[in-house]
Parts: sequence; C-alpha cells; structure tokens
Amino acid sequence: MPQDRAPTRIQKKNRAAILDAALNVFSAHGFRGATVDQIAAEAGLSKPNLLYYFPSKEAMHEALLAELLDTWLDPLRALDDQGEPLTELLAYVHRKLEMSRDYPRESRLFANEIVQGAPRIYQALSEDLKTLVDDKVALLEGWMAAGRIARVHPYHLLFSIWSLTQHYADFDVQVRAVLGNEDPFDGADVFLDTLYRRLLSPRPE
Amino acid sequence: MPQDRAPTRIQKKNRAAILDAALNVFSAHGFRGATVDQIAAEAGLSKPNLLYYFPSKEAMHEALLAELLDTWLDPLRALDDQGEPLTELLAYVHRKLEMSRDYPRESRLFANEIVQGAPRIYQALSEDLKTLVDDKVALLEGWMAAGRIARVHPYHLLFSIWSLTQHYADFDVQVRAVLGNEDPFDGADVFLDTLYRRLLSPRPE
DNA sequence: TAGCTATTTGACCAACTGGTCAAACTCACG
DNA sequence: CGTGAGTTTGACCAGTTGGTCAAATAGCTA
Repeated sequence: MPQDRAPTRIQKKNRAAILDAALNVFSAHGFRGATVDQIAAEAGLSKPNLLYYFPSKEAMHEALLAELLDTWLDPLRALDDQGEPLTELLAYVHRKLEMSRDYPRESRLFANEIVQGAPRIYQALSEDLKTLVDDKVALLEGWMAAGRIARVHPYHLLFSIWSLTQHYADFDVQVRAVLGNEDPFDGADVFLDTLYRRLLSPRPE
Repeated sequence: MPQDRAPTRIQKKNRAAILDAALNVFSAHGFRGATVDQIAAEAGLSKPNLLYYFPSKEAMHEALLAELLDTWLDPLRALDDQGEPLTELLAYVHRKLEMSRDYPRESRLFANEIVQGAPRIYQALSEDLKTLVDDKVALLEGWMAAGRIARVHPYHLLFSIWSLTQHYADFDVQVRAVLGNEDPFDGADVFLDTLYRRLLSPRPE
C-alpha cells in the first residue's frame, strides 16, 4: 500500500479515479451489489491495483461515506440565524434541491445506506447529524416563538425538506417514468417554493 | 416443483413463510445483498426446499414485487372524484403514512428497487403507475380549475405525498436517530395534515 | 544511467453463492 | 396399512467474489 508521506501525482490521480468509479458502482448497486472487479473496470485499473490503494472494498465505501456526510450537511450548517427566516429556509430548500440535481450519485449512495439500516454510518447519524440538527432546531424554535415563521414541528420540518428534495435524486427513475419528457427539477423548484411559503409564512394569531 | 393444482395445506403454509422471510431479507439487504441461504434460515426451511417452491431467487423477488405494486397503489386508486377534494387528499396522505408505519418492509423493498434504477420493475412504473397517475392528475386538475383546492403542479403534489410519507419507512433509522424516543408517526401525522391544509386550502383569486 | 522506490499485474486461493439431483421421508386416502 | 404423490434434504457443482503475493515494470533522483 502507498506510504503515508505526501501523495504522489500518480496516487492523487488514481485515488480520485477509484473513488469516482466506486461512487458510480456503489450508488447504483449498493455495497453488497457492487463488485471490486466492476469498480476496477470503471476506473480503468486492475483489481489488485485498487487494493494497492485501498486495503479493502469496505475501505472504499467508508472513504466515500465519510467525505459525503460532511458535504451533505453543509447546506444545513449554512442556515444563518442572522438572516430573514423564511428567506433562509427557502434558500436551504433550494440548495438541497440543487444538490439532488447535481450530485444524484451521492444522494443514492446515502439512500442505499440508510434504507438498509445504516449499518456503516449509524454512529455519525446519532452523533454528528443529531448534534447539528438539535442546534438548528433551536434556531427554528426561536423563529417560531418570535412569530417570524409559522409554528410547525421543527424536526418534521427538516425531515420534510430532506425527503422532498432527495426524492428527486433517489426516485429519479420513477419521477421521470411518470413525468415523461418534462424536466423534474424545474417543476420541483417552483412547487417547493410555493409549498414552504404557504406552510411557513407567519400567520395572524 | 409443486404441481399447479390447488395448493395443499403445506404449500400454502410454506409459500407464505418463504415470502415473509424473503421480504425481511430483500428489504433489509436489497436483491443482490440477499442470499437464498439467509432467506431459508429465516423461513426455517432448507435451501433446496425453497427452490422446490420457487424456481429461483429472482422468482421470489418478482412474486413480492408483483404483489406489492398493486397494494401500494390502492390508496391512490381510492381517491374519490365524488368526495370533498381537500378531505380526499388528506385521507390519502393519512392512508399512505399508515402504510409506512404498518408495512415498512414493503416500502423499503420498493425503495431498494427504485434507488437502484428499478431494473426489475421499470415497465410497471411506466405503464400501470403512469396510467393511474395520469388519470388522477386529471381529477386534481379538475378540482383546481373549479377552485376547490389551490393550484399547484399536480404531478409534484403526488410526488410530495409519496416522498413525505415513505420517508418515515425508508429513512426510519435516520428519523429515529435524530428524534430520540419520540414516536415519529404521531408528529408526522399532525405535521403532514397541517402542511397539506396550508398548501391546498382554496385561496381567494 | 544506476539503483531505489512506487506502481502494476497475472496467477492464485478460500469462501461463498445460486442452483441441481437422487435418495429419503411424510402424508393423504382408498 | 399400502401406495403413490407430495415434500425434504445432504452432497455436490460451477461460477463469482474479495483478497493475496511474488514477480515484473515504471518513475524518480543522485
């Protein structure tokens, strides 16, 4: 395996190629459904060569998930307690939908993992994710208490945003099968904007 | 393999046990991740005995999916053009959420299949599902044109219902990891009711 | 360019997988 | 209770899989 000195030019290139190929294969077939041979073929390398850069199939999957979870939570982290509440939330929804459009493989990698019970990522969910969510929920509750957005269950509000946006990546085949030629994301953007405006616009006592 | 006369007592019992075990295993690990041995163990039968009742692993999966898709669409079929629009839609949402709570394995079986590109069910999506959806969308458009519910993109309205309700089955681990001890479905029921009331209540011109 | 390190691979292995099959066992019914 | 159909299984097989390893090759630097 490569030494842990500074990575060489070749190491950088090959690691990146492997992770990209692994993302393709894992997101399309799940961990168990993916084969190292398939990833090797997609990366244009031999199987033993993959295992020269990563000690095991599991390690490739872990590397992807670790990198992913962080990126995935960025939009939520960016929710700004100084901003205008409704604007902030609509921007969050918009940004999450953008990620479903631009990084569907990442979304499906995550979906595969969660649907199957999060066997390799549960700890991160109940620690990192929960901590961040609890923090942002406090912010939402503050906004609701001040009457700046309508009062709804803050956790379910976040669940709804995840669910509604990731659906367009994870269930892409179904959405397109039903929608025909129409672009799903154009319609979704308008729809979600309307939905959250109506749900969250401050309402008289 | 069993003859195609009327199924015997033993056939009925074993087929049911196998399908139940297969649902457990397929929904938890995906098609590729499931093994026949695992299903056999869960069903309390030997592997060759499973293959006496079903010609292949594939056949077990197909049997489950075929049965599922029908059940899965029942709540949408039940949307009644004679009913009060908002009531009908809220009842649909409620019924779908109920299915997520009572049949999470079925939901995850379906999710596994779709996330991975629906390789074994695509045709049913683009035929049966699309036909039914197009039909119900016409109904929704009628209600919107008559001002009986607010105007939104009808396809995305249906997507949102699927997404928001199935999320509680498919992403159950994540939801519970974030929510702690609170029951997800109690909160979800109230939240979704509020959401769709605000989204769909008829609004002045 | 010599010599050392980093990279690559063909050949291989043990474990596992879906599936087969003949032989054994169990059951319903006359 | 005998008999034929229905049911069950141990032993087996060929293909696939994740992973190893020694030997070969390419790259870098003195």
